[in-house]
Amino acid sequence: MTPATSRTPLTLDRIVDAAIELIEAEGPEGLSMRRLAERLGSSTMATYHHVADRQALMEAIAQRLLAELTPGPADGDWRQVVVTQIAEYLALSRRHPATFATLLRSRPTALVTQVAHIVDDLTNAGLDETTAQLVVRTTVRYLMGTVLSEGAADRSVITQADLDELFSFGLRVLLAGFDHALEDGPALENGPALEDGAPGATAAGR
Amino acid sequence: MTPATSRTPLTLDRIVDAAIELIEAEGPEGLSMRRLAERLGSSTMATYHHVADRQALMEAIAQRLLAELTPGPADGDWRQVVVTQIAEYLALSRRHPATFATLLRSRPTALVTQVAHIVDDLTNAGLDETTAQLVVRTTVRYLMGTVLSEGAADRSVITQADLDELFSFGLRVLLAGFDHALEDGPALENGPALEDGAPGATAAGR
DNA sequence: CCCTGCGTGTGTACGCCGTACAATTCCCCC
DNA sequence: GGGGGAATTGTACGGCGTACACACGCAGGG
Repeated sequence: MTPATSRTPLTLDRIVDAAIELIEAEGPEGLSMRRLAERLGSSTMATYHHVADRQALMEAIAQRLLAELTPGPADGDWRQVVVTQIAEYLALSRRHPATFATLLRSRPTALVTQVAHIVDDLTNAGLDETTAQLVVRTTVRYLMGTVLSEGAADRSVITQADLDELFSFGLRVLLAGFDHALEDGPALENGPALEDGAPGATAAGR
Repeated sequence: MTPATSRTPLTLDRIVDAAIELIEAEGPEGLSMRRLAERLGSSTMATYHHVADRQALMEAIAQRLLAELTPGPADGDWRQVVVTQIAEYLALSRRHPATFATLLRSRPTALVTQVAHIVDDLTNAGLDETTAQLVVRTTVRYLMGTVLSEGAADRSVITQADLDELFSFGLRVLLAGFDHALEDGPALENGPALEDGAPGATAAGR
């Protein structure tokens, strides 16, 4: 009889699955190459035939999570895009809180590249490139802080309803603030394009 | 002759100094109890007579950094408090970027407690408790995202001036958004007080 | 004066970690 | 059936945090 160990072959998918489960079950510290292999029923080094090293594993996890995102609406105005996209990311972070927070801390390039696509959505919705950059980066900063805060929140002292209310308050503030700041139009005319992620990320195709 | 090693006795201050230098010089990964002791010219375990463990060291580092903060103005309106305080934290994070980002990632309780004091400043400036909580938490989320973003920014592709402009844009957006959201007054009447940090943090005295 | 106790520093050791390397096993295709 | 490449394994190395037993030096009481 074939031993159960080799019944299901080791696969990048299985590895990433197990890694996410591990992180969600035991926190970021709970993920080690050894414990991961143990959970998979294989030897530690077997994993290394499917991922180069720990960092590559984290990148694979990032891509798995980001694949869950549904692209923004092609129509509608830019406000709608901002709202649906930030909600999309927040929902993702709530489906896999520990994993998402871990990725945020190690900031794999995949995450930054993904966010750049929203800039395209906003320019398609009518914003000029510079304004779209400002709006997206500001929104992402709020989102990052929200995810980190929610990950650290003590649920015995704050309810999910409070978190929701706090988030939507901040979102309303941002949207109202954007409207106000954008009315002043010319004040936003800063020369060079803003770049702080992967080079050329905004030019990358969807 | 007394060996140079024991010339200057080991001290929590010296340990924290060396730890911050190490983090700034080599990044968060560069700080280990062994390398720290090596830099201090003492044995690894000597540190443990001044600090319980690694986590306690991180807390001590947090307190050292937070001690650099100057308290907010007692006068002025709440907008002024928000602006000066967020600028204070951002300036701190720029003086010790790697250290501050490291603390943000491990979120020692000291940081959360410190932020709670700003709520007091805002209530002193005339905001009711609930509104002050919303404003502070939203602002802190933006600040956290900013610090994380700036820490990850590739300076070869984005200038400091761009970072400054982006930050101040976001700050203007927040302030305008707060004004807008607060005009609607009654919309903010949510029942339970918001708490997501240390229990009773908002009641802690300055 | 000694000696004794305690605060400080040291050396060694244990069990984790990531991963390099070589040996082994498995499976597919000829 | 046999050959070969891919998959898997075992062992080993250096680094980590830290528990524990010991060594040293100096203060205060006999």
